[in-house]
Amino acid sequence: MNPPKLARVIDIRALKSACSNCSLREMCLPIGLSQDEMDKLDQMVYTRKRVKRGDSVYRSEEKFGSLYAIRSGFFKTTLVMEDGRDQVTGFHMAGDMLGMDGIGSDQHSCNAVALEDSEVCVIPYGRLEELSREMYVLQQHFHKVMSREIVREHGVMLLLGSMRAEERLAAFLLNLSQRFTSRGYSASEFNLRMTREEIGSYLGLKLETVSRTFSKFQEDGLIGVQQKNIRILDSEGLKSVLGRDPA
Amino acid sequence: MNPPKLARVIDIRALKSACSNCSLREMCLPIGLSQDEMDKLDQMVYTRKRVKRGDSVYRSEEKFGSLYAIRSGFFKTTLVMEDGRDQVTGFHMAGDMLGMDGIGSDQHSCNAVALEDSEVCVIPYGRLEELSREMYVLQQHFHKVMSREIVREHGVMLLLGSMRAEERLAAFLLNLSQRFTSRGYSASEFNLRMTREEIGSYLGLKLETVSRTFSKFQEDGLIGVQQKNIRILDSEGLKSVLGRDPA
DNA sequence: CGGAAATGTTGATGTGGATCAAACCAATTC
DNA sequence: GAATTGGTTTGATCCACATCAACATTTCCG
Repeated sequence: MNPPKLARVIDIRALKSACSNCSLREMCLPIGLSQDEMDKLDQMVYTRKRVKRGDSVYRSEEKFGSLYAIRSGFFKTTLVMEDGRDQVTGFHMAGDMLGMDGIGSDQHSCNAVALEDSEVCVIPYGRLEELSREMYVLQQHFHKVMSREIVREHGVMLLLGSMRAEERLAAFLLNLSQRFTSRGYSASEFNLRMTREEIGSYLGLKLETVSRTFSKFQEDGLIGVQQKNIRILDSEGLKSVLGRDPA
Repeated sequence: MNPPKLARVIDIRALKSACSNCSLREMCLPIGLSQDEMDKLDQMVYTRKRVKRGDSVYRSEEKFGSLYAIRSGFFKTTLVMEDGRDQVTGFHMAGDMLGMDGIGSDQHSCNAVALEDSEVCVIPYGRLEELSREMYVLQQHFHKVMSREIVREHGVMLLLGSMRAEERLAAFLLNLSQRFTSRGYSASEFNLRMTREEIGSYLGLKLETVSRTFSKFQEDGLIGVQQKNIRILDSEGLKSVLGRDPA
């Protein structure tokens, strides 16, 4: 018999699956929860799901049932038009929430595709509703998450509607950098998980334009580009691209 | 003494201000409420506010406190960049909800400006939170409203990111027509409340392009345009502009 | 009412980014 | 390690929409 060893195994599994011990807690969950509340929340997420690169968590038209908190990995969400054109509507990383598009019509309205092997926490929507009726902080947090998604999309509209190619790409890089930073990664060096074409789709540009603009930024000493590896060499310079005259 | 007259006066006021008697009820509120629930809701909205053409319900950076249900009139929401460029992020009409952008950061992130003399119902956000913890249908409804706003913005991203000028304007007109229809107005004739410039801003086009494209649609017999008055003559034709080859 | 300011239309011309095309490069696969 | 594949870069050319400009129409307001 070897009870200590067995106990240890169980501990590790509990540790692994509990929201209360998740390193992304402060992204997904409200802060300042009591132990009691935390316990309840741990029950909310009872499934995790691995999603391989290229696979999707959900697809447009599919029945909506759950939200998905990204535990690890990287996703894009896309809309597809009848004629095949498609539009990337967002890039999503650990701590982000996917699936809120489905609530309004009870079916999803976009595809959520993994750009690398990823893992999501499945949050049954009915359960979330229930708990957020009981827990004020959860309700509040969830509303904030949805609201921020609305604001994020406002920003994209501004970008698509009013900015020139260089501005769009600069804004894109700064936004990525900021999001990596807030997750504890380097602000100045990261790997893109998406192709030039996907960036282009998101920014309303063609992939050639994205590529050319990367090269231009490189020539100007703003960034270093080597395929998917990006180093931000002059973030102030990048910021000043925003709102600069076409010069 | 004249009690009947007095009673009548009170009745009219109650009638006027109650959600339960509002003709837009089915847009703002969940359906299938009990009398008891309806009574509670009537207490939620205890202020209305007139907003004159050109005035705003709230402005960017302002502290967030309430949502606003449009009772009558027409609004635009806009973002302004430091350099003055501004982007219209939406047009909003009776039954629509304004202000959800403010929840996430506790301050508004856009301006909501009346395009004609309008009236909004002020919904104190704290009260909405409270009530939606008590009433499942209200919670559900509110979440749907937010989710639909996210989906609407997805649609705008598709439009801005992947469509050509004619497609954008056709989509815009069809969307307006559909929204007027669902409010009981004519699908085929309506007055634009916004300028060509505002349409252009929303669609990521210059006002001249909007004007030219209107003229083109008119030549093609798709619509009749007379300043702000629009008649849709061939809605199928308009639909077929979407996703058609640049031809 | 009348004159000024907004708003809208239309034409002529310019240009940023799209399109077309050809290499190039890195990662698999056999 | 040659061949294939998916992605990226770069050049040459084109075009949809922007810009500039002149004028028409409507709205505003003293």
